[in-house]
Amino acid sequence: MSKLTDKAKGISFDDVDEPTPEVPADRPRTAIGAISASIAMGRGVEAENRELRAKLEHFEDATVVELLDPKRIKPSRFANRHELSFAGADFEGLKAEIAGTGRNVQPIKVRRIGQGADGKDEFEIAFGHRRHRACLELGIPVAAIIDELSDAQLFSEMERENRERQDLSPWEQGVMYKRAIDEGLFPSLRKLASSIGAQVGNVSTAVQLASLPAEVVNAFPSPLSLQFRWGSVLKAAVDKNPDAVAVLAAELAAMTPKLPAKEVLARLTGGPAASSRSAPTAFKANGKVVGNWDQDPKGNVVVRIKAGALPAAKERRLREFLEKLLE
DNA sequence: TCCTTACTGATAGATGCCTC
DNA sequence: GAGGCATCTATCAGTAAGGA
Repeated sequence: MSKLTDKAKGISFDDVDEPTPEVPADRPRTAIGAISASIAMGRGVEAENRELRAKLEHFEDATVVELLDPKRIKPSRFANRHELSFAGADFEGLKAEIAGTGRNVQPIKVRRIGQGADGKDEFEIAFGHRRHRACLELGIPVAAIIDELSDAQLFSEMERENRERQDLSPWEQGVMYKRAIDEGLFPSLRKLASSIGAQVGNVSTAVQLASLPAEVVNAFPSPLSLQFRWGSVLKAAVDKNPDAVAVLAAELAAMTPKLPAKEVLARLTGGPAASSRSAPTAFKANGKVVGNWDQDPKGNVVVRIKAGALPAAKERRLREFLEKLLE
């Protein structure tokens, strides 16, 4: 059955691919019939138009992914990624994944910021800095969604995407929040928190972490190792004695290799250093290890003696000795 | 009144210890 | 060595207190 005849009869178009018979059985045989068929065909075209319009409406809000030259895309000025986020096994894994598939499967989001000297469009990243950097280093086009975004929208998109991935360090979050406040994107932490759907207390803590003096941050092996709850204790230490902390931080920053993050925290805040705890000391009897002497995190001395190594009589003598010793 | 900070409790994940 | 359990740690949500 032909498409034309179908439309003339106003019935389903499902079989449009069916081969057209050479002589349609229901072709109009009179002028009146031909006119009627023509009117009916018109209605069929209208129906088709309606259908196409409906399909277009369906795609109206859909996002279109384009392949862009990564060199024409710039990092966001609110970019929160520390340079160390673009190094290491995780980033190499991402690069390998993108290289394997030939493109970034999950597109990045950008906004158009103008045109370069050559008249070609240039873009700013809303989110997907690591995917962009990977494509840039691999020399392949980056799949991107282009959207028209205001500064606040760009910031919110970037923040939301990062938070959903939960791979942004507390310090990086703090830097991002602080920059948004400093740039005047949001009038207050409260407004920022409500805009991105975060708790104001948590935003405040992150900003506190990012507001630490640079020398304090540099004392750590990496800013990424800073933890949320360290912000308040480090700030208290800096407020209490800024000069002494700055000098100490500079000394710690100059160490190679740098001390572990927890050790740096302990040194800067005057807390108990992790490394100050002694390693367990083994007890030997007749050349065999029969127990050890240790210290728990609270500083309690713990003496362990293997079962069977201390007969009841000797255990009693040991208790008496310790009681006398500690009097 | 609004904003920031500090504190508390809940939850999830990590780690260590014990038993088999 | 594996599995179960307890403890510790980090984060987040909610809220109260203090300051401008």
